[in-house]
Amino acid sequence: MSLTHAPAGAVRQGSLRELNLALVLGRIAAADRPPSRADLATATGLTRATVSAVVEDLLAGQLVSESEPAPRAGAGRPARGLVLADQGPAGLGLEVNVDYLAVCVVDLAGQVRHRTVHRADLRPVAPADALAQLVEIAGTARDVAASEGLTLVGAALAVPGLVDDDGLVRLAPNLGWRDVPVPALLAAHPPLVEQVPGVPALMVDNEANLAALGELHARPPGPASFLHISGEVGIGAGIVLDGALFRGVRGWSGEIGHLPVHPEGRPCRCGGQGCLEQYAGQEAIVTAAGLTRTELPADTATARLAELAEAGDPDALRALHDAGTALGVAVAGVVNLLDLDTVVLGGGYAALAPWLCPPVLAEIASRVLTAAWSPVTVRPSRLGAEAAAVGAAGSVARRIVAQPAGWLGRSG
Amino acid sequence: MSLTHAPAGAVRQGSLRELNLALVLGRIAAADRPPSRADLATATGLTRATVSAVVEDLLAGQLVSESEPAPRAGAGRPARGLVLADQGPAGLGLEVNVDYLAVCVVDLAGQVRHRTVHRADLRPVAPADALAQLVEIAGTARDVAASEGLTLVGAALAVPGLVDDDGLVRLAPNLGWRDVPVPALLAAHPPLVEQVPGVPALMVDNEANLAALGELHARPPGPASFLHISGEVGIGAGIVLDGALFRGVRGWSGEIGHLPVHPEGRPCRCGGQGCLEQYAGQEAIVTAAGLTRTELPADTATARLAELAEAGDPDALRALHDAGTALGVAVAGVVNLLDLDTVVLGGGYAALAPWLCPPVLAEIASRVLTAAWSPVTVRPSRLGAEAAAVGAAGSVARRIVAQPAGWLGRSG
DNA sequence: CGCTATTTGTTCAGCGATTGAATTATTTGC
DNA sequence: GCAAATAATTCAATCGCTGAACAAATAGCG
Repeated sequence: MSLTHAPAGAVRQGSLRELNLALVLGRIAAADRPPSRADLATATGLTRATVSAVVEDLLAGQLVSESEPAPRAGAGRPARGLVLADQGPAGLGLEVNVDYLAVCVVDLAGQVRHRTVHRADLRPVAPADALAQLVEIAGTARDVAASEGLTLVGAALAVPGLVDDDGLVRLAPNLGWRDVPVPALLAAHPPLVEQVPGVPALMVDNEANLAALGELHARPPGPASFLHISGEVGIGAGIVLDGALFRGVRGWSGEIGHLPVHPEGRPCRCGGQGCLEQYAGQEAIVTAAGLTRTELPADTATARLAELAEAGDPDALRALHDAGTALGVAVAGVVNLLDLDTVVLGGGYAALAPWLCPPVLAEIASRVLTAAWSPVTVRPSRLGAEAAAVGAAGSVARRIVAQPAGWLGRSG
Repeated sequence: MSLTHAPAGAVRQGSLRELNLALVLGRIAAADRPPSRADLATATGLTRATVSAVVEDLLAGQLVSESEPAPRAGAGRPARGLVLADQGPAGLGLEVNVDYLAVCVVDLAGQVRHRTVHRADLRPVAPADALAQLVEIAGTARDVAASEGLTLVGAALAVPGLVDDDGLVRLAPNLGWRDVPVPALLAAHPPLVEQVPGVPALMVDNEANLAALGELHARPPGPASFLHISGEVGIGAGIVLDGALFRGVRGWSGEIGHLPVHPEGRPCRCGGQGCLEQYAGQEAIVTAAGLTRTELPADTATARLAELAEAGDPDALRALHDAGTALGVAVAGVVNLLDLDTVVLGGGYAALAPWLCPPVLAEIASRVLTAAWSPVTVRPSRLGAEAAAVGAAGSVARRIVAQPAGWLGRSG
C-alpha cells in the first residue's frame, strides 16, 4: 500500500485527476505542518492552478479542511493551511484475540478517535458468537463515530492466525479456530460500513501483519522498511518493505516463529525441531523463568516477568537473556536475508524490550555481515498491544488517502 | 522493476501518453502471440483509436515492428501482428567473476543476441585491469550488436560481492576486491552505451540478484515471486517479490549463506557460527565428498561431483544429501518467513539439483507450516551459469519496455 | 498614511491526449 | 459478386493541465 498508486489498466483522461488527487492528498498527509496550495505546487511540480482545482475537489469531498497555516516571515498575502479533515471518512479496526475483543476507529490523519477493549476468554466461544459480540461493540463505535461526523468506509479484522485471500481463517491455533469463513459469518449481520468504490468492506488479516502496519503509520513516521515482531504465544512477524506490507504469495508471510534456531533441538508443534517459538515464545520464557502458569491472561504473565526482571530476579533475567539470544539468532538471519536496518519488538515483547534488546543486538553484531558498515536498530513498538487493531483501522483510512477518487464518487 | 510504472511526481498531460506507451508495450512483450491493435485495445481497455496512435509512436521509435499476426478463423480484414523489434535498443550485460569475464547483449524481446565468455583467473588481476579487459570485450560486442541494428542503451555489471547504491563494490571476498569504485574506473574508458533518459548508463549489482532477474525474465515466464539461490563458493540469494527484485534497504539483501543452520556449529568467516555456507557451500560439499581441491575452477569441481553422484559414489551422494539438508533447513526458514511457493537452485547448484532437491523438499515438508495446504516447488535454474550476465543485460532491456518514453525522446 | 514589493490564490484561453462514432479497408462465406 | 465481419483510421468533442495575467492580502518603508 504505497502512497503513489500505479494505474493497473488504461490511463484515461480521468485517471490524471485521480492520480493528482492522490498525489496532493498524500503530500498533505505526509507534511508535518499544514501546507499552503503554493507549497503543494512546488512540492508536487504541478502548477498552482491545478493544485487549486484539485484542492477544491478535496475540500468539497470532506477529505481536507483549511486551518491556520505555518507561520511565515516577510511580506505577501497570507497562505491558507490545509490539513486532513477530522470529519469525513474513517476506518474501522477489529480484533479477535485469545483474551480480548478490540474495536477502534481511526481517521484520515491516523488519529485514534474511538477505542473499546472487551476482555474475555474467547477460546471457549464459538467463532460465530465471538464475531457477533464484536459486531455489537463495533455498532456502538460506529454510532459514536457518526456523532463526531465520521463515516466508516471499511473494516479490517485482525486475527492471530493464518488467513486466506478471501478472508477464510485457515487456522488460529491459540484461538481454536479452523476454517472459519469470517466474511460469510459477518454477512449475517447488518453492514457496519458504507460501501465506497476501491475500499473493500472487510479485510481479514493476520494480527502480526496489521500490527506492523500500525507501526508503519505511527507518528512521527519511522523508516519505510522494517521487521515487526509480535511476541505472543506464537511469534509472528510483519514485514514492511518500502512502505508496503509484504504478504507473500498466499498472504502467509511472517512465520518467523518456526525459523530453526537449534535444528536438532526441541520438537515443535509445527513438526520441525528447534523452532524459535520453543525458545522465545511466551510460554518458553515464562517456564524458563520458573513462573507457574496459573496466571492465564498473557499480558499478566508478561507484566509479572517485567516486574521480576526489574527487581533483578536472576531466573527471570537469565530466561530473558536466553530468549533474546534465540530471537537474535533468528533476527540476524532475517536481517542478512532482507537487509533491513530496523527491527521493532511488538506485542508481548514491547514490555520486555529492555532485557531482550541487548542479546538480540549482540547476535546481530556477531552474525550480520554488513552490520559493520551500517548499524541495525532494535527498538520496542510505539503502539504496544494496541497495534493490531489500530493498524487495522489505519490501513482502511490510509486507503482513502492513497485512492481518494473512490470516496469522491469517481470510478476508482 | 514492475511492468507498470507508478509516476512519482506530478502527473501532467504528457504522462498520460508515457503511461499508455508503457502499458501497450508491456502487453506486446507479455503476449505469447503477436497481438493486433484490436487485441491490445480490448486487453488494455483503451479505445482502438488510442491504441493506433500509441502504436504509431512505438513503430516510429523502433520499439515494435509489424509481423504475421496470430491466425484467425472467419471473415474480416486481417489483423497486423505486433512484436517487439529485433532492432533498436538493447541492453549490455557484464560480469566479473572469479574465473571468467562475460559479456552479453540482450534485445527487447529478451533474446540473447551476442555472448562472449573469457576464461581467466581474475583473482591475481587488479580491479582496474580486469575492468579494462571487460571493456575491450564489450567494445567488440557493441560493434557486433550495431551491425545487427542494435543500440546499447545501458549496461549492468554483475559482481560476486556487496555493492553500494552508487556502484562501489564494498567487498567481493572471493575476487579479492574491497572498496572498488567501479563507475569511476569505467569512466576512464570511452563510453560503451548511448545515453537515454530514464536508463542509467551503468548499474552495478550483486551476481545473485542479477541471476534472479535473469530467471524472472526467462521464457516461458515463471512465477512472479520466488527465491533464487546461487550456490558458488559463497551462497547468495536473489529475492523476487511480485515481479520485482527486492534489494533491501542498502541493496545488500540475499545473504542467505549466513543463515544459521547449526548455531553452535562450525565458526564462519563472517564471525558467526554454524552458517549455511559452512555446510552447503561449494567448498564444504567438495571436502565432504572427499575430493581434493587440486582442481581450481569451480565449475570443474561441480561437474566432477555430478559425475561421481551419477555413478553412485556413496561419499558424493552423502555429501550432497547433507548439503541439501542444511540448505533445506535454511530454505524452510525463508519460505516460512516470506511465504514463497517457488525456490530456484541456480549457479553451481543447478547441475547438482537432482541430488539437492529431495532433501531440500524433505526439510520444507517437515518444517513449513503451510506446506500442507499449498506445495512448494524446488527446481533448477533454466539459465544456469549464464544467468547473471544475461539477467544483467535483460534488466537494461526490460527498463526500456517498462519506460519507453525516455527512448522515444520524451521526458521520462 | 500611502506606496511598493511580495506572496497567495484564481481566472481563462490554449493545448495535448483520449473518446466515441463514423468511415475506410480487407477478407470470408454464400 | 455481394453481404457480413473484423481491422484500422479519421475527426469533432471533451477533459484536465499549463502558463500568463490578474486579484487579494500582507509587511516594510518613508
